[in-house]
Amino acid sequence: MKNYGVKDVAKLSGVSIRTLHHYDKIDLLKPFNRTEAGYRYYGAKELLRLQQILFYKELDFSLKEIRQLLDEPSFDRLTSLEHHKLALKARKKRIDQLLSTIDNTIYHLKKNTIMKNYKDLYKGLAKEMGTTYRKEAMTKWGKNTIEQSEKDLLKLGKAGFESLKVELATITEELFSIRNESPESKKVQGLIAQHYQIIRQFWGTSVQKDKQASIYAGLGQLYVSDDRYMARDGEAQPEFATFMQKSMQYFSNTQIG
Amino acid sequence: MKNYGVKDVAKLSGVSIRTLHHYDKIDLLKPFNRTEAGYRYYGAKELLRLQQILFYKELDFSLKEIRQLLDEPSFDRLTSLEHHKLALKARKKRIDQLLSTIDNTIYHLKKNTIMKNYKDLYKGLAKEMGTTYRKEAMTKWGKNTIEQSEKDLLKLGKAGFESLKVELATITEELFSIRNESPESKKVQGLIAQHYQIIRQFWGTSVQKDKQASIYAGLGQLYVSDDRYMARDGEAQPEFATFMQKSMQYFSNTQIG
DNA sequence: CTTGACTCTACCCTTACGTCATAGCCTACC
DNA sequence: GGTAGGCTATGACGTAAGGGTAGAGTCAAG
Repeated sequence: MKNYGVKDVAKLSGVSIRTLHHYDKIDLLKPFNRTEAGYRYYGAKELLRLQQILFYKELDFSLKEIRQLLDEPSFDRLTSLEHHKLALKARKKRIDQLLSTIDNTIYHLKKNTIMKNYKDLYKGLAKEMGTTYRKEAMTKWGKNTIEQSEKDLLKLGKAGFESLKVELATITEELFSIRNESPESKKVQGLIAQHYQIIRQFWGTSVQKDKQASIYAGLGQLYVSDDRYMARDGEAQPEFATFMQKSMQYFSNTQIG
Repeated sequence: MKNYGVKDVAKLSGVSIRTLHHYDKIDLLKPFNRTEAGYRYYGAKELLRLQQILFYKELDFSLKEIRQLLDEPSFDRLTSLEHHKLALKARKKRIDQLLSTIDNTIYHLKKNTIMKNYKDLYKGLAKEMGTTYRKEAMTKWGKNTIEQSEKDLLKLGKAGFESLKVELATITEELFSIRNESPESKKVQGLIAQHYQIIRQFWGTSVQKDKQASIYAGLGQLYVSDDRYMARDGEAQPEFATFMQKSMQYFSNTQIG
């Protein structure tokens, strides 16, 4: 009949002595006996219980759950494992979403010059074509993007460009008017879909299809960090910025992605 | 210039008032101003900062990290996002492992009769073939499994069965002698591989290939919950049980899975 | 002026221990 | 027998991100 002191158990199992103290205090793992001085001694049974504990702990069960699993025979291991499995799956799904969002964001940060591109377009880039602006932009975001962009705009023609601007303004206005609706509602998402179509015409062929979802989502984030919405004056509409961000994010996740 | 009280901000953003207090205390989000009575009032700028906070929080950044991201312009958003992405990927991988282990365990629990099967085999099932044992076993784990198992064993012949038992005993002895090595070491894993091959011969065709990894891993867990190892007497070898469990688990994860 | 709704600060609680601080215990060596 | 060094025990505080609550002050309406 072997006896193991705290240090032995710690070494054998890999947990810290403090952890053993803790498990003792919360009645998860009691030592086999205690000396008068209070020293803890464990037997083989306790070692094996510890193994079980560690097994379930690795599965991310809480200590409270583990105690129930081990102590209450009525506790249905199978059901709680199935239950736990569902929880883990949910966590995995969430992480996948996070990864996707993070990729969007990274892409957005990397290409924030392209976002600038869009902003400038929206402000009337066409007028400046062929002047000083061009040189600056070229060094900023590379020759090809610019040239493609310009070609697209030229194809559009001045009239076409202006009419797109009007469309965009109109749809934005409509969105503004329903900014209190849920971003995920059909009403909002319908308008967002139109918004997206217009933006795509601005992009022309300069944005590859597989990137459009990311960029569109990033565009939403842009509203929130845009100075025009940040200013603390009467015109600022932070709620609208947030609304647009959420709506566009949701759209790109559910419709484009 | 709009002012939002705590309740307004809470409603607009979806966080609790308590959370706003908290963010104030840790200097993550300070109100625009405070009245003499201490009431907090936020402006549009703060609302947008809160949006940013929530954005990063959704990505599972800690509040401390978020504060750095937002307050220190030197802080490289891109790098920390990439970094964070790696962490998330690691978490995902871990969850995948947990799911796999949990599946193993569930399978093991469901089929614990099959485990019993193995134990009985190991104890000398062959002798009892065709007697009372047979009826009992049939109701326990179904006709097909039994019959297949028996056929396999018969094919093996008494001599073959005994020789397998010797092989198993030998290899188990060897494993016992190196139970202080790391379960993941090549030395151990090499012997475990042989152990696995022997077990497979016991299984014959009665265990499908795609289930072998799960069952083998479950078999490891069996050592730990086996009464023979649980007894608190001089013969008990809990460390060996643990060792076998870990080694077999690792093997099934890396070699068979 | 009172009522009811709102807000403030401050403190304790949660998980699963890590990290001390302080004190008692045990054994070996002199 | 005394003591040094190593081991152990208890207790308290800290961690992250707030939840919950008490007790007290504040505000606007009737």
